[in-house]
This record gives sequence, C-alpha cells and structure tokens, in this order.
Amino acid sequence: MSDDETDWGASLSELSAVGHAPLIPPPPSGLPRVIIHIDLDCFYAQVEMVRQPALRSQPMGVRQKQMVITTNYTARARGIPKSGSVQALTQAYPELILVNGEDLYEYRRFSQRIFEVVSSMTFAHAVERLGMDENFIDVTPWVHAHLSAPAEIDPSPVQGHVFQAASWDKSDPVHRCLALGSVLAQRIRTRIREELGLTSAAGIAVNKTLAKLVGGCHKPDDQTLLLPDQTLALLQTLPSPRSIPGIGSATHASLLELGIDTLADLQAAQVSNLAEMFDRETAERLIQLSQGIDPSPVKTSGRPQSIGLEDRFKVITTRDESKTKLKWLWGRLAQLIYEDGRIPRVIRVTARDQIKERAQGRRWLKESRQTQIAGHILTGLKTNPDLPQREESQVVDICLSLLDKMVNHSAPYQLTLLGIGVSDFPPETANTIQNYFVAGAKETRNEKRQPKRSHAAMTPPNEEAMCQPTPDIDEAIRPCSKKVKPAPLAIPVCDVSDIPHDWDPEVWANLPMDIRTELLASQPIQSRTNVKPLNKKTKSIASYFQKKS
DNA sequence: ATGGGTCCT
DNA sequence: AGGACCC
Repeated sequence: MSDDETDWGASLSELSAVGHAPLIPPPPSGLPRVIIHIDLDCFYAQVEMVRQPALRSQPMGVRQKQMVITTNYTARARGIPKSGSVQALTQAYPELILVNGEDLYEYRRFSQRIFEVVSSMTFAHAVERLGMDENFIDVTPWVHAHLSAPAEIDPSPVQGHVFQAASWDKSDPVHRCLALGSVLAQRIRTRIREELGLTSAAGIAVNKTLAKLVGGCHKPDDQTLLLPDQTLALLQTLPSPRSIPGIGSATHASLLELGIDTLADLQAAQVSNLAEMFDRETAERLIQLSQGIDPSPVKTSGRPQSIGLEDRFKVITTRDESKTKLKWLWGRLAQLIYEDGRIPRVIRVTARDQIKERAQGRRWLKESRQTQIAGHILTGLKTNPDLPQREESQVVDICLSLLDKMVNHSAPYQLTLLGIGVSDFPPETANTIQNYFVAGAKETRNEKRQPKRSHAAMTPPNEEAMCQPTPDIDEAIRPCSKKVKPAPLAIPVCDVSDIPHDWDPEVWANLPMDIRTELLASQPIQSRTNVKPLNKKTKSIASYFQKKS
C-alpha cells in the first residue's frame, strides 16, 4: 500500500466518473477497466529496416524535406538524437544514413497490418488507432470474464515490468486484472514481431492516459504495467503539464498565464481557478487528467473519415504552377481513394500563402476551401485508380476554383503548401443487419486492392526518386512470419481461433461494440475455461448472428 | 519541422 | 473554416 493518504487511486474515482461518459458500460463489480496502449518503436525507421534489412546494423534516420523525423536505435546508441534538421544531424554525424520518408504509402500499409493483427487478437474488443503507430485496446470484457476462472488455470503471471513493483499484491483483484492485461499485451507484441518484424512498447493501466504514459517507461521492445495506487508516483515523474496527452501547446500556454506551471499546481487547482480561461467541462477534464483520471472511452476506429495529401515546397507564384502541383497531388490521391473503395462527396483544397502570413503577422496560416463534388465525377474510382481524362480535368478544375477563393491571382502571393483532401464518405450499408444475410453482400465491402502503379512512378518531378528497390511487403516479412501457431498459453487469450465455429468473424467485426461486448461476456468460452456464461439472456441475441448451416 | 490524421467550435 | 489535439 502507498503511504500517501490522499486517494489518488484512479480506478475508484473513475467508477463514479464514468457514469456520464455515454459509451462506457459501467464496469461490473467495482473492477477497473483494463486498457493496453501499444506504440511501435521508431515506426518509420523500423519499416525502412524491414524493407531494407542491411540498414539494421547502420545508424539510420528517416527524412521528410529538411527534417529528420526519427532515427533508429542503432543511431540513438551512438548518441544521435531522435530527430533534428538534416543539416545539423548530417554535419554532426556524417555516418548517419538517411532514407526519404515523404511517401507514406508503405507506412500506411504496415500501420493497417498492425491494426489487423491487434484486432484479430483482441476479438470483439474496441481498438482505437492514434496516428499510424499507436493503438489503444480496451480488454476489460475479456479480463473480467477470465478473472473468475479457477485459480489453478489462472496463475496470473505479470508480463514485463511493473511500475514501482513493490506494492504488487497478487491477491488483489484489481492487480490481477491488470496482470491479465499484461499477458495479453505481451502476446500482441510477440505477434506483431512475428508477423511484421516490428518491435513495440506497451503500457497497461486503468485508462488511456495512464496506459500511454506508463508505456513510455521501458522502451524499446518492452512493456510496463501501472497499478492504480502508483498513479501519483508515475505523474510525479512528468516534467510538466504539457507531458500529459491532451494538454497541448495552446492549453499549456493558457495554464502558464494562470500561473499554473507544474503538474502539482494543476492537481491542486479548483475549477474556479481555471474559470477565466476554460469552460467548466474543460477545466474539470484538465484537473482530472492531471490526477490520472481519464474516463474517455476507447473508441472503435473504423475506416478513415478523410483522406488527404499535402505537399510543401519552396514557392509557387502562378496559377499554372498550382495547376501542375494539384494535378500531381490528385493523381496520388485518386490512387488512395481507389484503394479505399469508397467514393467521397466532399473535396477540399488547402494552401499556405507566405505573403498573407506576413501581412497578418502570423507564423502559420493555413486556409482551406471545400465543396461538394457530384457523384458521377468520381465513380470511376470504384473500378480504376485513374479517372477518365474528362473527369480528371473536372476535378482539377474544381480544385483550382477552390484555390481561386483563397488567392487573388492579380495580387502577389507565395504559396508554400498545397493539399487536397476528400471526406464525407457515404455510410456503409453493409453494417445493417439485413445485409449480413444477403448472399454475396459482403464481397463488396472492405475490399483490399493492390496498387496498380509503383509509388516510384508517383514521385514528384522535381524531387529525388526513391532509388531503393522496394520488396513487396509480403516478401519483406516472410522471414519473420513462419505461420507457426504459438504454443498455447497457460492463460488462454482471446483470438480468432477462439470464435465458436458457427460464428462468422466478418459479421463480428462489424457489430456495434455494445453488442460485441455483451456477446463476448455471454460466450461460454468453450474449451478455454470452465467459466459459465455471465448473461444467459444474450444467448438469443447470439443466435441471430450465427452462420447459417 | 513533415505529412498525415481526429474531433470540436 | 479554422483550431485544438495526436503521431
């Protein structure tokens, strides 16, 4: 037990806090949620090393324009920083090898694969993506179901590190919940390494913020569990309120104006102290975050809400140059839309104008204009990554007219960025219950399309081509994916193989979370444990989703 | 920084 | 449409 008399215990405080968080089913029986955060180690650098294994032993970094955005651990072992300007780093470390990472295509593919591996192993649980290389998983239903397993088949070993392990109590049900989470986290990380050749770090805790924070304690390629009673101890290691995810630069600046400099200041603050700068809800949330209380649910990440591309460049001063750049951007974006398979209804153009920035005395002034786009123009992308000439020039003209709303071509301007994005995809009707029972209906959704063009062909005219040959991802990972089924664990984990044979995985993947959770809890967990169904009422629901025999 | 994304106002 | 946040 902690000597601290203050009740910072996140789990208990949260049980009441979640009451008004709409999407969280109240945790049963006073037990906490169990959240895993998985974070790939220097993701871009690892992907480049998988694509080009000779880089593994070299100090290497990934570059976008004039910035090195990440370096591998070989480089960091030599004292090379995680990031910096190309200029500074190549001068100080001539041995550093740089790979161009401006084309995100391969990263996107690896990111999707990671999400698939995680989702397949945490069947029926919510998985939320954060950027390309982080995922939150709410494994509460599985953990709670297994907590009641007989002790002899549930040794509850902790995997990885425990933050401040001294207060570990193996008989504490809360601790056992988290230990089960650590076993799952370990298995997920192992599988990501086996399937994709990538190492990762994980944090296990009672909410997203704490899982993410504690996951940073042992990197790379390791994991850390946070016990709720060590929440304050973890938070005390943070240098500033800015270190808390969700407190960004703007919020931090406001806090400083209020004289709140340290995390302790924020922890001790009252809502009334923050009232000048924040509304009540925000003030409450900030104070709670500072205390390690975070009721925000793990959301199920579906398909993207938007797809966009941006390119920065020295300067563009004419409509003609803009047209060329927009054409090029559209060509690449069309490929991505084609691979996605959905047809968007809104298109947006983004621009930065240096002259306007200076005129307004602002460091950053990104403008955008968007418009609906008639369905018939883009429908060609359903079957082909290239639009017919006519439609393609229509799209480019639409983009140019959007740009015209932002720049006055009869006055001087200096564009340093252009982007195109699409959004407002039609809802996917495949999710309606009726569609599950229509033969062949699912063949039209979630199609995985292969690129028709090499991405080398999509390198901008002025930029250096990507010179390295790029093995296909499946080729690249083959050495690591032996397809050997891992030895069964003492504690069974939730896996696709655990789906009852008469349940359709695809149906499951598309069920709303509350239904999935209910069904998971109701599942007899056949051949896994002797746990009895928790809720017999849902058995009739389950029967609706069984495959027809 | 860069090249993406998310959600909220 | 912009701004906050995240990576």
